[in-house]
Amino acid sequence: MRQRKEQTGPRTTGLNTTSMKRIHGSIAHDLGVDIVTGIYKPGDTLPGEIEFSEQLDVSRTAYREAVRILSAKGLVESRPRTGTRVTEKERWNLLDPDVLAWMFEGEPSVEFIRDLFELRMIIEPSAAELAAVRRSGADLARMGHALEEMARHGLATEAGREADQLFHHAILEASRNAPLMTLSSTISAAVSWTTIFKQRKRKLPRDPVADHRVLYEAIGNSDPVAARAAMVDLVRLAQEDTELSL
Amino acid sequence: MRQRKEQTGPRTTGLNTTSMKRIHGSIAHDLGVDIVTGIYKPGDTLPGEIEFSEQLDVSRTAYREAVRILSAKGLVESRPRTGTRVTEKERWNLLDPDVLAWMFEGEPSVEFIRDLFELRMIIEPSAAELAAVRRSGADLARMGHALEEMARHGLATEAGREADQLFHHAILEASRNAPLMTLSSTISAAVSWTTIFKQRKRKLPRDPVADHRVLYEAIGNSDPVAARAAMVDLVRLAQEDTELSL
DNA sequence: CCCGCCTATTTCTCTGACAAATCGTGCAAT
DNA sequence: ATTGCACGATTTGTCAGAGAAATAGGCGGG
Repeated sequence: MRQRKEQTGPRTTGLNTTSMKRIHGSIAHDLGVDIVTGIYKPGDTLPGEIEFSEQLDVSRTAYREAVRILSAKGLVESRPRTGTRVTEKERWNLLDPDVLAWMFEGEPSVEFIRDLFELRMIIEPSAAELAAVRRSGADLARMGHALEEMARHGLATEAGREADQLFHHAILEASRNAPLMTLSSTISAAVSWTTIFKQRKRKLPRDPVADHRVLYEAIGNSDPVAARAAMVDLVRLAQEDTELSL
Repeated sequence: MRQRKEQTGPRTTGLNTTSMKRIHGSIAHDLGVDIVTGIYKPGDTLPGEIEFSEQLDVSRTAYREAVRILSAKGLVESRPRTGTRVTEKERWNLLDPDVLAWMFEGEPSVEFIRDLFELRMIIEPSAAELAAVRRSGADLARMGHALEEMARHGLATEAGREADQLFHHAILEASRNAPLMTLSSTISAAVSWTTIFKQRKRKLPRDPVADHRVLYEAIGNSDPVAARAAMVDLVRLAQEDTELSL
């Protein structure tokens, strides 16, 4: 009887890219979570293929394909005789969407979340700046539509957060920089998980939709300086909304 | 007789993370290159498992593990009945070290290289700024050592470029931001390949080691503003050294 | 025209076997 | 005592074949 690790529960974000519908996928998921949450530490040896497959009643094939996935993301390294070892943290592809998602299935450290906000504060204002210069009318229309949705539902709702994601995504597309897009969409997804799990009540209630509108107008006016400033405000606000107890 | 795709030649950078010593690794490499260079386009279906394995005389197992690797990097998606399809470019993990390396086995487009420099110009100055605030004595010692090596060998030599990489790596470590590290080390590697393949003669000869020293001193003085400025200079210089015919 | 069943195709999983790589050991030569 | 080398044990890597599961597309009934 198959006896895989119990599922981690209802903390599903719906943003996972690796489908877990297949066995190799769920093994990769479970092992990946165990690695990034520190149950397996760098240098540790994963169970051998025979051992693992017999204990969990899956085939070596499925386990091996899972290890390939982890290896592709830099989490492990396999060699004959020594087995499959967890690699040093510096080698991990921390910006891989799956790795990041696995991080957030545990309780990411305060330092890591701080790092992500820091990175976001570096990336997104520049993206907004580029978007203000390069955006097309179609980009602007998408942002406007997302803005309407945010206004209609409010940022506290699921639909509102979705519209927020769409808004940011439109900005990134408008930046016309492919690597920047993949990077920033990953980061904003991670940050949104942070928001979901660690959000606290805002001390000074302020209209976040209005803040987004400021950014929208700056981009519409092709004003990169204002766009950067508006994005800085947005990110700072989000950061202040998160319990980090710095 | 095994009859894999002919190797792409002597353009080895020595920075590849995925070992190609195994069959599944070289299949993933070859297919990955074919995908990112556009031989297979988004929406195209990769050869079926039976077909591929028979034509190239490898086992289905090896081919499947290769596809797992590509799938983990967001390049393809497999489903029963429809086969394995190349995904849209937006889904590719462009910042995965392997994907980036595969890009540079072809002739990356001018736009893509421009994007990378743009990203580097966004990331590295901020990293230098953080490093100026957070660096330890050990960090500084490493940078100093790398600087000496650069001065001894000159930036035109292999050893010099290696020291340059070390210098930048030390700065990133000093920034104390893990995601930033993985990102920036990837980017600088990519940019260094660009430099190798597309470098042109500098019009106004200028001492690059001296420019690095300015950055080093700024970080030593814990002066984030000067550090940012120095890094901006360095990146701009590198960009001007690259044939982009903007 | 729409909905559910059926079928063909493809990936997915499993099994068992052998090949290849590599680390450690122990022996031999210096 | 140290160095070098062959060898054996262990683990991953590769292969072949069979069946299970999923799914797109066609077919038929309502």
